[in-house]
Amino acid sequence: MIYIRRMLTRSEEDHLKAIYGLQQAGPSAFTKDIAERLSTKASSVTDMLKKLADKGFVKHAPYHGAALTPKGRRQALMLVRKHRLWETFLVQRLGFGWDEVHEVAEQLEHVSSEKLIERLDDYLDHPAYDPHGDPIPDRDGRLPERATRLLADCDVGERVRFTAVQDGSDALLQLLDSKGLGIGMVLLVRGREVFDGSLELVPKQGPACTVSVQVARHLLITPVHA
Amino acid sequence: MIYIRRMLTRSEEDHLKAIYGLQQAGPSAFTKDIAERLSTKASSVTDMLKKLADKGFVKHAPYHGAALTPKGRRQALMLVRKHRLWETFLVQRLGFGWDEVHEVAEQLEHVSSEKLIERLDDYLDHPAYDPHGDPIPDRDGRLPERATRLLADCDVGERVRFTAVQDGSDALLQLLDSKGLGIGMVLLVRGREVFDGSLELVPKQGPACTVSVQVARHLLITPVHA
DNA sequence: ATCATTATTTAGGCATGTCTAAATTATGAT
DNA sequence: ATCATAATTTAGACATGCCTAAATAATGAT
Repeated sequence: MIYIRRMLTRSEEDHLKAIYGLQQAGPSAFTKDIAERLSTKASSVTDMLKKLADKGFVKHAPYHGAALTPKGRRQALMLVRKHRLWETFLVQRLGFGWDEVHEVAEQLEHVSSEKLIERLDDYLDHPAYDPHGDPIPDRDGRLPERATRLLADCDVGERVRFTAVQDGSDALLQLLDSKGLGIGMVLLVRGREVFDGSLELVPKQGPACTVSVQVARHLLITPVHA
Repeated sequence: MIYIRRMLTRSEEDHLKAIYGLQQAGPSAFTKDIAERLSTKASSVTDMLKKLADKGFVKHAPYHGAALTPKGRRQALMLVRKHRLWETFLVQRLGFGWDEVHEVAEQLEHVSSEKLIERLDDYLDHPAYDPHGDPIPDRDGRLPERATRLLADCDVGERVRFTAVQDGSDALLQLLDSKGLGIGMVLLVRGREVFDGSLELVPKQGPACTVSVQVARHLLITPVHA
């Protein structure tokens, strides 16, 4: 039995990723939502869904949306992996801002080389989260635990890793920058102001700072066991 | 007057680069040679030449080959720049071997982001030569002086930069690796064996070594003034 | 249950980039 | 100068991925 590795086109990859993204919110992805994500028309999406279904990446229930097959999900996770690793590279190594990387990563993720992506992963020290705090699947498609707790709900004395920003406006991102807070940092919750509940934080490296409850409600964390 | 930046397709870019490559050897590039480089057919190349001529990148003299216009050359130089910078990145940062990078760089060079390529150039410290010793155009398309002198012709006491390998077989590349010699290294020619003319070399960093005349005749260098 | 509305699919068309086969042009040997 | 040969271009076809417009299916309000 010979398996021919069939290269996916850029457009096919884009569709898989869009479906994956939409399935984070629900069990299946609807044609019009896919079309909107990709800035195309619904009829074009239908065509592509048929093709992807033929190739076994997608289960297409006409008029009722599409869902990834296990094979399709694997493919999508690899794309997400590539996208987020490149974003990490752009920010951590090339000094891009959080907000400048998406478009470029969108192109880089379609470069196809197993070796390249594994070397990049090594070079970046196997990051678990990208610069936006989104989890990076490992080479087998496993996702690290997603952050679900809010910094605002932490107790004094807890040690946590700041892993994501929820609904972050540019203003919020800039505020965090100005306080020296960045994704991936380990923080000790040193204290809590009685009057307004604001939190006193001590980063593992860098100066201590204070954030308001309003801000802390946008910051997702995972506990650090150590 | 509004200039619309017209994005080139991947195929258009490939053709420009092929023509550029062939023009290194002669004044114009012939249809069949372009076709051979790109693994397509001559008729496909003709179509593309007409298109590129319409867009002003190429001067096409039917039956007599094609030549880049200044605009086409600028475009081609930027592609060469991207290709060689990515090759440098793959080898110097990700630990790829000299011989493994071409195909991947071929994909990466088509990623379009002015900022990306300038940041990459900064990150790599503005290398003048890629891992094969080929010159990297700067952001304005200027090429560093190409190495023309052979190490074999150097005098004792000269300080030179090893910039390229001419007609390098895999065996030769491996021999160089084993002696710790790599593209870009600055070498002092410390001595010369009277009996067989072999050269004693002292790298700026790393252990001294000796290479035979046969080997030295394949190594291109540029003088280092310092 | 019907119907207006919305989502989706189908049908048919178009641009791109490739191909094969046929026609045309250039070239070098005689 | 002619002609066989090689290179090139032209003509016509096809797959891909997109579009618009029309037909069809699902949905929710009445």
